Amino acid sequence: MKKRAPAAKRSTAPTRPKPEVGYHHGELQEALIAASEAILAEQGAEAFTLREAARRAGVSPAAPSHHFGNAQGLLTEVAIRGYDALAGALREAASGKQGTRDKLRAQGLAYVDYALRHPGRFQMMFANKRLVADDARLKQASRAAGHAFEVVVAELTGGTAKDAKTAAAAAWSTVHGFAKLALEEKFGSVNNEAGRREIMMTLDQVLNYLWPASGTRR
Amino acid sequence: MKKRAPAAKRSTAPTRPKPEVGYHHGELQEALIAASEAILAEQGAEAFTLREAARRAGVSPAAPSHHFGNAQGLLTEVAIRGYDALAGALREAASGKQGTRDKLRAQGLAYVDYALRHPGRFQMMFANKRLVADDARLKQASRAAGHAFEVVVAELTGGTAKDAKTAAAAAWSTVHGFAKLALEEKFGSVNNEAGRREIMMTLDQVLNYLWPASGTRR
DNA sequence: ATATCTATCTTAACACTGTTCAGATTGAGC
DNA sequence: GCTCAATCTGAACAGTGTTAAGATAGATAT
Repeated sequence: MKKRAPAAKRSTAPTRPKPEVGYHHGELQEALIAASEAILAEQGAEAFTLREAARRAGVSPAAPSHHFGNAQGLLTEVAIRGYDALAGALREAASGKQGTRDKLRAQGLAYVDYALRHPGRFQMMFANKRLVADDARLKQASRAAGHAFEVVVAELTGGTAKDAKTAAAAAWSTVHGFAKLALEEKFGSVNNEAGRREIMMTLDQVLNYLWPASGTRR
Repeated sequence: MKKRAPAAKRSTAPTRPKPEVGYHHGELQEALIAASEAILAEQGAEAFTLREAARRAGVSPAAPSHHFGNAQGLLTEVAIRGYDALAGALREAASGKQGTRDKLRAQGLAYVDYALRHPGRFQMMFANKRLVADDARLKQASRAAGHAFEVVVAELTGGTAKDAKTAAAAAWSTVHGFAKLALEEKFGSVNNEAGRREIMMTLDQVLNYLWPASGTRR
C-alpha cells in the first residue's frame, strides 16, 4: 500500500491559529469530497464507490466513516454543494436579464446547462436513496434551488402565492424533466459538444412554446 | 438450500406443441422477470440485485446469465415491458377524451399516475446505466411511449412537424420532470394515498397553467 | 516537559454483490 | 437407445460498504 507524503512541517510559531495541515491528514473531509466530485465527473453517479473515493484521498476504506458516517453521508455533502452551486447559477442567470420572461428563460437554460455540464453530480443530487434524504441542510439547499424559480415566477403571475407556487412547479418540472430526458439520451446524443448545442436549441424552442413572449398566442 | 417443487408431470401425449413447463425450470425467464418486478415494487430500483431475483425464482445466481447475459439484460427486459405498459396507459388515457386539450391533460395525469404507482419500475426505465441502453427493442419501446405524446400534440399545434416535435418535447418534459421531482419528494410525501392525491391535484394545476383552455390568457 | 485524553486513521474481518467457468443434469431429436 | 445441446449448479474471484479493535498522534492539562 502506498504511503502518502509526510505532512508538511509545522511552522516554528506555535500559536498559529489554523495549521496548514491540521490533523493527521488534515483536510480529509475536503479531500474526500473532491475525490467524490472527481469520480462523478469522470465516470458518472453509478460509478461512485466509497472505497475509490478513499483510495483517491490516500486513506483506508474505513477512514471516511469517522467524518461522514457512511457513504450516504459523504454523498449528501456533495449534493448540498451541488444544490448551492445550482441555486447560484439560477440566481445569476436571472440577474443578467431585465424582463421577467427573459429571466425565466435564462434560468431554464442555466438549469439544463448545469445538468449537462455536471451530469454525475446532478444525477446524484436527485438520487434520494443514495443520500441522507432527511438531512436538514440538504433539504434546505434543495429548497433554496427550487425557490430561485419562485422568485422569478412570482413577478410573472402577479397573482396569489398559490399561483406562484403552481407556476414555479411548472417551470421546475419542465426544465428538470427536459434535463433528465436529455441525460438519458431521449433527445439524442449528449456526449459531444455538437449534440449538447442542439439539445440546448431544442430547449429554447420548448421554453418559447410554453412561455411565449407577451402578446403571442398559440 | 430449498428444492423447488418437482415439475408437473408431462402429459401422456408426446406431441404436445407447448409443454406446460418446458425446460428444466420451464419459465425461468418469466419467473426472473416477475421476481425482478416484485423487488422493484417492494423495495425500489436501488434495492434490486440479481442474486435476490435468482433467489426468488429458486435458482442459482448463475442461472440468469444463460437467459439474459447479465443483470443489465434482465433489467432491460423489465424496462421494455414497463415502456409498453406506459405507452398503453397513455394511449388509453387519450382515447377516453374528446377535445385535444383534454386528451393531453389526461395523458399527463396518466403519466404521473403510472410513475407514482410503479415508482421502482419507472425509475429503472430511466436508469440507462443499469440497462442495455442501445438495445433495439428498448429504444423502440421508449420511442413508442414518447410518440404517444406526439400523436395528441400534433392535433393541438396543427402546424409543421417541427412544431409538433417541440410541443411533444415540452409535454413529455413537463410530466416527466413533475413525476421525477414528486418521486424525490420535492412536492411533499408520496408514501401515502393522501399525499399522492394532493400531488395529482398540483399536477392538474400545473397542466392547466401550461396548457390553458382555449381562449384563456395568462 | 510529561502524561493523559481524544479525535483520527489502519488493519482485518464480515456479509454481501455480479460474473465466470467447469461440470452435472435433463429435455429433445436422431 | 444414444447423442447433443440447452439449461442449471457449485465454486471461485474480485470487488463492495460497514464494523470493531487497536495503533497513532495532535491537543490539553498538569
